[in-house]
Amino acid sequence: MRVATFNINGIAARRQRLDEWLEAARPDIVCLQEIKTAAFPAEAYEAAGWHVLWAGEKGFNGVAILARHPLEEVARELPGDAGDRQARWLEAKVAGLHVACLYLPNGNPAPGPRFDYKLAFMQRLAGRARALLAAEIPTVLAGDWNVCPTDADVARPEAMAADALCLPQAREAFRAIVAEGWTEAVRARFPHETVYTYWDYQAGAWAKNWGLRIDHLLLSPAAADRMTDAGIDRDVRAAERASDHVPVWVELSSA
DNA sequence: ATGGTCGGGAACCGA
Repeated sequence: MRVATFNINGIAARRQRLDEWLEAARPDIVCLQEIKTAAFPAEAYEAAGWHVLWAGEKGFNGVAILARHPLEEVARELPGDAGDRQARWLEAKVAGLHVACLYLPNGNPAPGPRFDYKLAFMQRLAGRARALLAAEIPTVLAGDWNVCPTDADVARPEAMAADALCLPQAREAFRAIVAEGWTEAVRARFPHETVYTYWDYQAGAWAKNWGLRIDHLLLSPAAADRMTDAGIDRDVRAAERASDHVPVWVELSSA
């Protein structure tokens, strides 16, 4: 069972690239971020054999889960702030797995209200993650975390030191969540290699390999026990009209 | 060199 996360940066603009990747990579469950629409083409994906759960808003944010097996919706909002209307969270049960699809706030500029919102969101996420661990169900937290965990995960740490993706408070909040008992799949698979999941559109970042690792899959112990492989589909970034993120995936053996 | 380039959606904001 292959579970992937892919920030597509707009479903309207990315439809062809996404469909090509789905055909080539054949994931079983896909968590999408930044669909950037209040009208996700769920019917088209259902016609292609996918089960679809999505939450969107016009122009910004938005998340979706595509699954080859039936999806049972668990949640469309991250608990802890009833006033938060941003479409950044989905949870579903799929084929015995509990999957959360998240689009964590970017947080720039920092300091400021956007960074405060990011940290508050991470505190809410920490609480939900703790509850999911306590349930002892195989669980995957998949998404664009907008956190670069260490300086080994950024090509130009000095240039990014004051960025909300790299600031100590964001890194510490991420570390604290992982430390509760999650396995960070890509870093477990590549303990020492330099691997990125995002390259900015600006300044020729892709050509210079000025990347960041900000898309993560966190596995609960029961899910981590089943991990046989993980990877980053880096070549996706080289296509015309590519997203600035690439798909990241984990392979889990059958239960 | 405080820039650069995308997506969404129709002037700028967000990333």
